[in-house]
Amino acid sequence: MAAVNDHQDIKREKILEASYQRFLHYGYSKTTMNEIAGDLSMSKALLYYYFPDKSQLYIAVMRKIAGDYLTVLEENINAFTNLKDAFVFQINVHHDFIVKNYNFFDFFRLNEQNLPDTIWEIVGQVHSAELSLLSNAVKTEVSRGTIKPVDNPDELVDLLLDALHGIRVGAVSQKKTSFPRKEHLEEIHTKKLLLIDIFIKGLMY
Amino acid sequence: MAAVNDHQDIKREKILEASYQRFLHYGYSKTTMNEIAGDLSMSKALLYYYFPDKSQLYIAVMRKIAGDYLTVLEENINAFTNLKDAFVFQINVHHDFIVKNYNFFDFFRLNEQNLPDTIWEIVGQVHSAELSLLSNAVKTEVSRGTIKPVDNPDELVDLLLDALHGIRVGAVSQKKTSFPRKEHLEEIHTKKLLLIDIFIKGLMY
DNA sequence: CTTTTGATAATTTTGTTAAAAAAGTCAGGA
DNA sequence: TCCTGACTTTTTTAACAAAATTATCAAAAG
Repeated sequence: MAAVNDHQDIKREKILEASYQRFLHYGYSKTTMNEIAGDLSMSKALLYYYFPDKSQLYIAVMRKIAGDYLTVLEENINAFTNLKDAFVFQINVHHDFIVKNYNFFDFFRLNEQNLPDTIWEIVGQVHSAELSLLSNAVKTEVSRGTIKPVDNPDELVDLLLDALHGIRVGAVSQKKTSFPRKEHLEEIHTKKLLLIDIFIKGLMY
Repeated sequence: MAAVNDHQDIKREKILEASYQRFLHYGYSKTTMNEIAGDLSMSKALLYYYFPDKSQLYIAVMRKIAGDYLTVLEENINAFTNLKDAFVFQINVHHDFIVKNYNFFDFFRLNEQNLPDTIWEIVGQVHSAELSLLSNAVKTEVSRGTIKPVDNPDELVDLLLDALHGIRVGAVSQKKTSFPRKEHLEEIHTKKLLLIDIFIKGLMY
């Protein structure tokens, strides 16, 4: 019984991996179930044995990479001895994640307003995980006594995340390019660091 | 000669006003030149006498409302005796502007990536005007001695504007609604105030 | 009983074309 | 110079067939 499930799980993993590569390189709408099946040398019907439909497959992949992302964050965020480094780490990891998976998220841009609820669930989960991690970092810093006590750490971190998102969006949209070029990456990064700097100073005594 | 130009200007103004109403209520693509002409009881051909084509007409309207927006800002931004109030004022005016003209900007959402250069010019002009106004406010505040000297006020204000933009976007996109509802307006406003508050504290001694 | 597939059904996308709507032009009138 | 009706050109829409893709299923394989 356990062996069977192991086998199933391995196969599911392989499907997820192949799907991820396709989605990443060609986007959601330009990858077909046939192609994914072909990559794995299996029949398309088998994909439907493991996943109910294409969007569910996509969502499963998304759940996986979101999990990986959070794992990196969770495993390292507590290693920093000051809040700023923790924030900077989060910025870097998040930014790398977005850049690396940019094409994967074309599904988002494509369906813009009416994404399936499951997607929003994942987004929400990631967000609250980030929130909780960074929120803890803030609390830790407060207990170190380097910044003033914070009424509502969650609200504060939420605010910061939104603001950082603005830096990304602003830098990209004003240059009227849909995707940040290498040169912008530096600019964005610099700006984010600057914001973090001011923000944290704003929290100090 | 002057009278003739006056007359022309008045007519152009009327056309701009009628066009604005149409664009505002029905968006760019669902407004026809015939309708605008009809509203003004003039022939469509006359519109083409005053404006080279539809997109130029749209751009002229945009230039006008952008000018009005900047005028409000310019005329009031110096009346405040502290930086925070100035920033808050900018937030409010900008937010009202976006909300009021939301439908007008469907042209942006529609053409997403490839907007005519002229549009970007206007956007750029508005942005640098805002930048310069707020930048001055920062300098004034520095000279008052309540905040630390700032290396590059423009860069700083640019950063803040991006961050504020993030608050707008974040609050809207995460609620998976394309347009802020009344309840969100308050939330966004509160968040912006909070950000401003921390940001300014971050600038203080 | 679980896993797999080929064949096939159902749905969505794409391409085509004709009609309708809208943009844009122009000769000429006031 | 300002304006118009009639006209041409371009764009959008609708309808529909063809093609591509998603999804199903009975039955084979292990």
